[in-house]
Amino acid sequence: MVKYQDETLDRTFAALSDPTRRALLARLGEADGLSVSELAAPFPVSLPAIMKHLDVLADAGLIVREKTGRTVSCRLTAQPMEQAMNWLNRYAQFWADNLDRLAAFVEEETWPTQPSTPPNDQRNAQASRSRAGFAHGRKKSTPPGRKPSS
Amino acid sequence: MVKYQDETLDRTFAALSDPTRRALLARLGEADGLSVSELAAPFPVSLPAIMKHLDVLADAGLIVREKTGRTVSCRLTAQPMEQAMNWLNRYAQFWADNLDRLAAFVEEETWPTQPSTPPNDQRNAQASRSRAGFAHGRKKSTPPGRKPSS
DNA sequence: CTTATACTAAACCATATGGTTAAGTATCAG
DNA sequence: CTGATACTTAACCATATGGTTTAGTATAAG
Repeated sequence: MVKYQDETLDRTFAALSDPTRRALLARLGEADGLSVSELAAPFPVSLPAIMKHLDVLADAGLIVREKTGRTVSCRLTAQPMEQAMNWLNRYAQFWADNLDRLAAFVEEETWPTQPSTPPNDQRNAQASRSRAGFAHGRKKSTPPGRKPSS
Repeated sequence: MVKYQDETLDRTFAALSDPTRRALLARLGEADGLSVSELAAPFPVSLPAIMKHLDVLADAGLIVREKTGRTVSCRLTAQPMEQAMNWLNRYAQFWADNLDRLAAFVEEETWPTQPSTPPNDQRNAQASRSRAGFAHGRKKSTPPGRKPSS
């Protein structure tokens, strides 16, 4: 029961450790539901390579793919991220001692660059909408409509 | 300039993708400055294996090692985590649309289990001190005095 | 000096990762 | 039916990862 979560965390972090995969997620963040080939277009690697990355992302539960006709569209999912977040959050506490700079850092907007750089696609510095907080003003106002988890 | 950060992010996430390494960080979180052998003790793998893990962690900048006599003590560092946090935070925004459950989740305390499970050490369900938030009420004002459980 | 302790280094191994090219399969267009 | 499009599978390759055992080196203790 705990083991499963652990493995999910493994796969989540592992999936995030590749820049191409982070870039894929980034693209989906900008435009969810892109097809595999649309998704692959900006990258300098072969389609099969992208396919494998998508496999990894799907395996980690970070995306889902659904086929419609001959095209497959990919959408983001977030459950695994919660766990990753939680893990990091937990350690933020430990480290807050030595550097409460961390809290400030995240609280502010200190993003010198974009989160990921699609290998060729160099049109950057656009998505930095900053506002790093994700748990700021809004509380748990809207009860999660899906997957009550509690 | 961006590239370096990117690679740091790679290494950070990659380092976090292994349960043994997360457990090592967890132990350092509980008791910073442990020696290599103290650190290795609870694990069922050989010392050299742990050494390699420590290499990875050090390489990712998550820990530093300093030798005193014949013992080497390891301490946590956090800069890389900031980036990882930032990255995740960034995507929390994207996803907040579909599920602002995420925000609630992190805001609340929803930690069913501890973040990492040292392979042998199976005493679970204890560390859930909850309070997942690290960017709550406090701005960059109050320097958190260890585990700001307020 | 000798020995135990604490760590490091080296050589090796199995499997995973990230990529390739080439050859499918399935659907849509003409 | 024919062919293009969209994706998938297969086979292969180089390198990385996570582990092992064995053999060091350096410092502390006896």
